Amino acid sequence: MMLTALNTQTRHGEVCPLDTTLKVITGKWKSIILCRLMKQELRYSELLRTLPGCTRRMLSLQLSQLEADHIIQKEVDPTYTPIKTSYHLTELGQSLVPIIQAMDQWGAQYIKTLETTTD
Amino acid sequence: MMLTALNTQTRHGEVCPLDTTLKVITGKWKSIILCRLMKQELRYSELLRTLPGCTRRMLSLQLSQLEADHIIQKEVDPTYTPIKTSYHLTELGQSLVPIIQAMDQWGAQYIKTLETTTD
DNA sequence: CGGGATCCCCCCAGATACTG
DNA sequence: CAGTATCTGGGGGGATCCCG
Repeated sequence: MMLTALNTQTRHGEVCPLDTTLKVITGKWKSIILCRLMKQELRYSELLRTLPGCTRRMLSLQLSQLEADHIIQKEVDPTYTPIKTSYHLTELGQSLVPIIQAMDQWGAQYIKTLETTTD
Repeated sequence: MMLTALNTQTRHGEVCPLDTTLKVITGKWKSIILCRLMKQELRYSELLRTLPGCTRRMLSLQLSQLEADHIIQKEVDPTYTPIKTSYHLTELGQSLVPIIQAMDQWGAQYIKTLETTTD
């Protein structure tokens, strides 16, 4: 049995790997959440604090989607009370890091290019 | 003078290169448009034909955004009648190709991994 | 602490019609 | 051929409240 249903994107009936990747990382807070978790495991409230403007509702939604897509993993520590959850990248999530870094570098170069392009 | 206003994404007041990149390539039809134009220059109607389900309105919107972001360039040939426009990648757009290919490959591996992960 | 449920508003995008 | 204008609805996301 599958761990979960696959959540792939399709174009005119066919699975599209590119769109699947985009769907995984596109979302109002997903990219910055991934940036945070690239560096270290974090708790729900720690993430929330480093994400100014992000509501708890949105953080929960984005985290649950990333978890459903097997990019991050949630850990609940039952010995703590009231409760303690933490999130970290899965192996799949780790494999995404080079792409995120490449996009960050491309964006920096893109901004620089447009800034210096005059007419 | 700038060619156009910069269209960068910010996080809590600071320019975010990663989000800027994501904004450039995220859009209902942008990724597939870029895939088409990676291979060859295409006319508006040619693009429309290879994008089943895409309305003319959406194609226009996505093309105009990509053009505003300097990813593609529009060429109008006045010698043709009624009219002939074509679109091709700019140099900036070309520089995006490796990232798109990396995302496509990652997506393929991602799908494969999830398909074969059983429990 | 770490969420979920509900209400509500606004914007994205589809449908349709019009145009140089 | 290559678009634009207008109308409309459905969903994303904010605000607020509740819960184990």
